Amino acid sequence: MNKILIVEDDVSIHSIIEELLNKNNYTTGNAYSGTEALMLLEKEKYDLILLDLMLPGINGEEIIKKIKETPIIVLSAKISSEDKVNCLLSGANDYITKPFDNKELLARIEVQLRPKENYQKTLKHKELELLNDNHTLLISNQKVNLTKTEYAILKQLLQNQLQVITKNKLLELISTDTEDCDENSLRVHISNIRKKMKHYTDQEYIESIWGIGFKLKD
Amino acid sequence: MNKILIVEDDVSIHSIIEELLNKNNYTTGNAYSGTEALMLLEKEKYDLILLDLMLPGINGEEIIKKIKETPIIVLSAKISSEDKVNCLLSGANDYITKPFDNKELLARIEVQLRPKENYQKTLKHKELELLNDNHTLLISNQKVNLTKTEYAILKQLLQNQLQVITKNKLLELISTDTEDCDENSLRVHISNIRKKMKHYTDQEYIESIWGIGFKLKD
DNA sequence: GAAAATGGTTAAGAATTTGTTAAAATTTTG
DNA sequence: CAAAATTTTAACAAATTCTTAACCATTTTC
Repeated sequence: MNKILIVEDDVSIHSIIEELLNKNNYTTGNAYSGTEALMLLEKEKYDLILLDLMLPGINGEEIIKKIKETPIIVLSAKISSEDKVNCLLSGANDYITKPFDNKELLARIEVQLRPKENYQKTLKHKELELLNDNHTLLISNQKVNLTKTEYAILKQLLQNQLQVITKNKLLELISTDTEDCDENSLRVHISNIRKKMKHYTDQEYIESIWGIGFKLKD
Repeated sequence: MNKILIVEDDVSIHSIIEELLNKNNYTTGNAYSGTEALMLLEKEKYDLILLDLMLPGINGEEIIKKIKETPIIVLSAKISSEDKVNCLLSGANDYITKPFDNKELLARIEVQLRPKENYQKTLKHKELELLNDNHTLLISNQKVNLTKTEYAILKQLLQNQLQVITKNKLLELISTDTEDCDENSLRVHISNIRKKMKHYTDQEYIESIWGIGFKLKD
């Protein structure tokens, strides 16, 4: 589930947004000032930030410049073109003026959370090719049947070839709901994937990063 | 230089946009209908598409759905929230209503062309390079395997290159909870990091500040 | 300069994490 | 609703990492 940080000092607007997001299956974090937002961002990773501009303390643009890793949608009552341009060029990804339409906000949030490019294209890595039919992997063009979760795990790994995917991230894919789902289960899935691959190739493709998670071997 | 495809049937608007983009150092491609746009996209790769909705022939949304690999900014006279939402959920990346402000258009174009986050965001210091998403350290581009805590310690040091990091601060990273965790343990970790580095470089990178903590050497 | 305190290194074993297997529980399918 | 497939749980072995402890070096204090 995606986590969104709401940065808004007006308590009533804040709770309206929070409710809207929660209803639509987003987890929310709450900050009522710029400094609070920055603190929260140090502790936890968010997938998106909704940022009001007129905040107590730090100026909105300053905050935008400090945040590099998380996409930002500015939510502001300032409608001037100049404000928009400044924010967008400082690093914001979108700018919505208040009052905003709920559905448009939700749509623009989805745009930001949408995985870049990797749409329909089959994912490839060396001998591996993951078809987008949810259960087939090709190894050197030989079909390998995968279960739903095995497919989901490989998809995540192939989508981010260079990165380590944390165990928690992968657990999100597996566990339908529960937070405290078992890592053990993930280990079994990985083991099963490896076993299946072994029939078709000598190469090891999944590398364990001790204490962190897994990644594709370079 | 970035190449932008303008899809707009109104000739005068089309040329205004074209001129604006050219002035701002973009190369442009020109399509006056949806089918023409799709044809051009097959032949050539564009970095961005500016798409008018009311086109002869194919409907705008249809085009959006067919284009998967290139980001799209919709430029439309339709101001209804419903139109916006439809386009955005179909795959458009932004939606600007006509008449639009030139500077805002340019800013929103920049947002789309901006490299998608620095995935491989790295912390650098002289020969050292800590790959954030990879949990690896490079010394003069050679991979060095680090354990979780070794990585955490180096990350802390590299994040605050000039400052001294207190032993207590570093202990926080190591010890899961306990306050009274052993400083000895930290010493061992530092020692291990130094030992690992020694294989790849003659330089000492971690400096001990007596009684206080550690810092990176200038 | 000697005693006390802090820092550095090493090696062993304690603790944690990972890999594998098989069986139980659950979900999907016919 | 029964059979088949999939996922989870449990148990144990293997691998890796962390902490402890001992010992020596260096710096500070008196």
